[in-house]
Parts: sequence; C-alpha cells; structure tokens
Amino acid sequence: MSVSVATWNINSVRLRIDLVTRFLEEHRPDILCLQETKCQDGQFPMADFRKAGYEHAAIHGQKGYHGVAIVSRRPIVASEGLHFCGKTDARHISARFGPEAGGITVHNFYVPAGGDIPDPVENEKFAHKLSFLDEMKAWGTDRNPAGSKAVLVGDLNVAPLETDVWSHKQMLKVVSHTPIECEKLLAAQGAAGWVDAVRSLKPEPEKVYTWWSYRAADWAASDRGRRLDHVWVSPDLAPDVSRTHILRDARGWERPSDHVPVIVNLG
DNA sequence: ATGGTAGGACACCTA
Repeated sequence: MSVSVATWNINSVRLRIDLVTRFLEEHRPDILCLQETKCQDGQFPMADFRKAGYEHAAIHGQKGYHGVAIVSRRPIVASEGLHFCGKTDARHISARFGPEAGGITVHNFYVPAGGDIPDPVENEKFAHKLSFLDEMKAWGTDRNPAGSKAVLVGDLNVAPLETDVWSHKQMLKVVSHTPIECEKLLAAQGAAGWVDAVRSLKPEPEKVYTWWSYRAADWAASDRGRRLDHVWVSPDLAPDVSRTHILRDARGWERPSDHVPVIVNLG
C-alpha cells in the first residue's frame, strides 16, 4: 500500500485556490483535507480541483465560517459529515476510499479555536472547545474509528506537547496550550488508540510547528509557532508511516494561510 | 502590559 494524505487549514478555499492548486501540483498528495473552507457546498471551487486531477470530493461546508472538505485523486466509496456538541457547525467530514488508496478511512476535523480567555465559565467558546474534545473522545470509544486502516487529520487547535510550541512556559495560560486542553486532546487520542504520525518520525524534543500568527511583524524571524495541525493513524498503519513533511515554506507564499500543509506518506 | 492581522459578510463575528 502506498498513499499520501495532506491536511491544511486554508482560511478560505475560494480566496486561496491558486495556492491550493500550486501545492497540489508541486506535492501531488493522493488525498487533501482542508479546514476553514468558509463557503457553502455549491460555492466550493470543484472545477479547479478537477483541472488539477482531483476529481473526487466529500464536502461539508457552511456559510462564512468553518467548513471542511476532502479532495482526492482516488475514488471515494462513502462519506459522512458528523455534528458535535448539538450544533450545526461544519467541523467534521470523513471519507472511505477504495483499493486505489489502500481502503483507508480518513476523518477530517476542525476543532473550535476556543476564544482568548482559558476559562469555561467566563468564556463560552472555551467551554465549547472542551466539550468538543470530550465528545471526540466519546466518539473514539463508541465508534472505534481507529479499529483498522484509518487516519484522523485536521486543525485540532491544540499543541499538546511541550515542544509543540515556541515556549512551553510562556504558553501555559494561552488557549491552545493550557494543561486542560492538552490533557483532553491526548485523552481523545489515547482512548481510541491513535498514533501521532508526525511525532513517530520527529520525536521530542524537536520543535515542530504548523501555524504562525498573522499578527507577528516578522513570523519567520520571531518563529513563535505552534503545532495545531495533526495527523493520527490507526495502530495497524503506524509501521507504514514512511515520511512526514511540514511545508513551512507555504507560510511565506503570497497572501498565505496562517497554517501550512502537513503531508504524511504511508507505505 | 498591550496590541498586533486576516476573512466573510454587511454589523461584527470568528480566528
């Protein structure tokens, strides 16, 4: 089996479609998972993907906010978009692939960012994020999504390890690296048995980032990054993880997303 | 200690 899966929070797929097609031409992943597409399904720029050779798609969009999609060069056999926390937010889409892509199932998540104040009483958005992580864990226990040949990717909006942020100490009270979020994300990962594919090849203490704030005067010079985007694989696929690539260069492209693509090769 | 940027939609929300 040989299949490559990429994940990228694109921060508007319509605005940045030229960056996406550039990425697809240069890296040719079999499967690309997008978050923050920010458009309704009928507005998704499918023609551009088809032109680039990506004819298959599972889309779960909504107007203005959030939105996730899976596009692929390999046939999709079935797909499903789930809702969490009793909301209609478009934050999950999954696709099962045929033998051309090893028969894997891919789950694509966009976890709520959680606002600025790391207190669930004072900040409803942080409460939502914590509930979402709890529900992800329950979904992993009830549905056993990591049972076999499965991949979970996405903007999980948590940098769980000390070396997933530029300064563990200075980030302890910053949403995305507070202890409770890190615990809940690792609990969701562990309860289902997911293996962190990127860290299996780039173990701590190597610093790994996938996101740099738009607000930095010079993102590359200050390099205050966080690893918010993740690729997890089911235990049976863990030995097949042959390469992981974080496309830091994409942060320096013209009118970039604040996230960069993460690519994992299996087999 | 503070404010800094970006996108979508249309007043200000989300990130």
